[in-house]
Amino acid sequence: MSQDLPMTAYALLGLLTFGDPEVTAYELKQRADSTLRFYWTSPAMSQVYSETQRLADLGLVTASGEGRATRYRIADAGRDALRSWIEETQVGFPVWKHPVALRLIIGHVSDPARLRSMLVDYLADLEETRRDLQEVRDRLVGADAVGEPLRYPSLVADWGLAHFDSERDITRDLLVRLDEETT
Amino acid sequence: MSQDLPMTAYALLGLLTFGDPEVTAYELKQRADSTLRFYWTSPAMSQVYSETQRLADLGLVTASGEGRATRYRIADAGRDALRSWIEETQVGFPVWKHPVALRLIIGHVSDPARLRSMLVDYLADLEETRRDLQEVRDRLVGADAVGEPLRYPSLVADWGLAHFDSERDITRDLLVRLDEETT
DNA sequence: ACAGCCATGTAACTCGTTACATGATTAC
DNA sequence: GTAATCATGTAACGAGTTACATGGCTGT
Repeated sequence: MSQDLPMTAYALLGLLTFGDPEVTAYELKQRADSTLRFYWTSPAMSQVYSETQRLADLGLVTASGEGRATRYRIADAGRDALRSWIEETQVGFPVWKHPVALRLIIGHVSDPARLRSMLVDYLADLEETRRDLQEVRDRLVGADAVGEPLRYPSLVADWGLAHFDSERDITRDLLVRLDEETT
Repeated sequence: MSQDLPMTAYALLGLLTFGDPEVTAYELKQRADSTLRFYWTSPAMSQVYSETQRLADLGLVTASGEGRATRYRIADAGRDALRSWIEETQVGFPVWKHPVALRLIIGHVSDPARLRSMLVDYLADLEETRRDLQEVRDRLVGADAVGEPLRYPSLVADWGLAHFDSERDITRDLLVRLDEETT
């Protein structure tokens, strides 16, 4: 039962459990961009194509080739695979790749002005991304009552918003400390 | 000048600018495990071997094969590459892969008890990782005065600690909300 | 009709991993 | 002296990317 698929495969299966049950790879990529990207990497378009094909080969989704594009729908076997993935596999600790922190660590080979502008830019990016997520979250309002499937995306969106807020606070604080030190 | 290397290469170059200037691949991996892993992925041992070799081929580090193992030291060209990487390349937004959030999003295909225990486990992992980072940070005390190279790792460690604290708070809050809903 | 974008794929390639092979060092 | 661990690599593989090719759709 525990077919060992890449995480992205499960992520895509998960996306297929929401909303219109029959979607093209393109639409699936859009779903990934609007939600998945905040907690995972949104897969490249090409990977969505190849991964959906694999899922179809394994019988975890059914492919129907009516129009020009293939449309996918999650199969019962897919739901089973998803459930057992959630319940049986080990969860693991979050990994992040933080290019700002990575550069700041070796701040001594750079100069304070560069570090400062890097953090300022990061603050702007943070704000923008937070706005995007807020929009996503706003669109869930009304469909996210307790018991609804979208309840959970809504909870996770709140999580993400809080995370971005915290990250903003920390970064601001860091800027203050840097400024104090260089004067 | 802007040789396009994988991020990991720059990360390793960065690690070579601290402490004992001449290290083996093994020791470099240890440095990565103790600091890098909190803000980036710590590369696999094998990748450290291959990446250091590439850096040597490019002349960014010098390899000296005295003992059994090859020892590496950052070269002037390496410092230049590192500097120009920090100052010229685009920084990009942090990416994280959050297996807990990913599973929670599709909470509707699981059951509340499983979700709950997943979050509880996550809290424990968070605490442990935070402890590890605190240890690393403690070891910096004394060598992290303003102006010292280790000043920046110290700042970034504080950043990480604050991040873990925030993540803990959010997760606790999430647990409360989940419990409220299921009763 | 044609310029530009939307959409569907395929191919080549790289990063980074796990698995494997092997040699040195230490503990008992 | 032998088991366990530390250390140094190599090889095979896989996930995920960018680049490429192509077809349909839309506005003017």
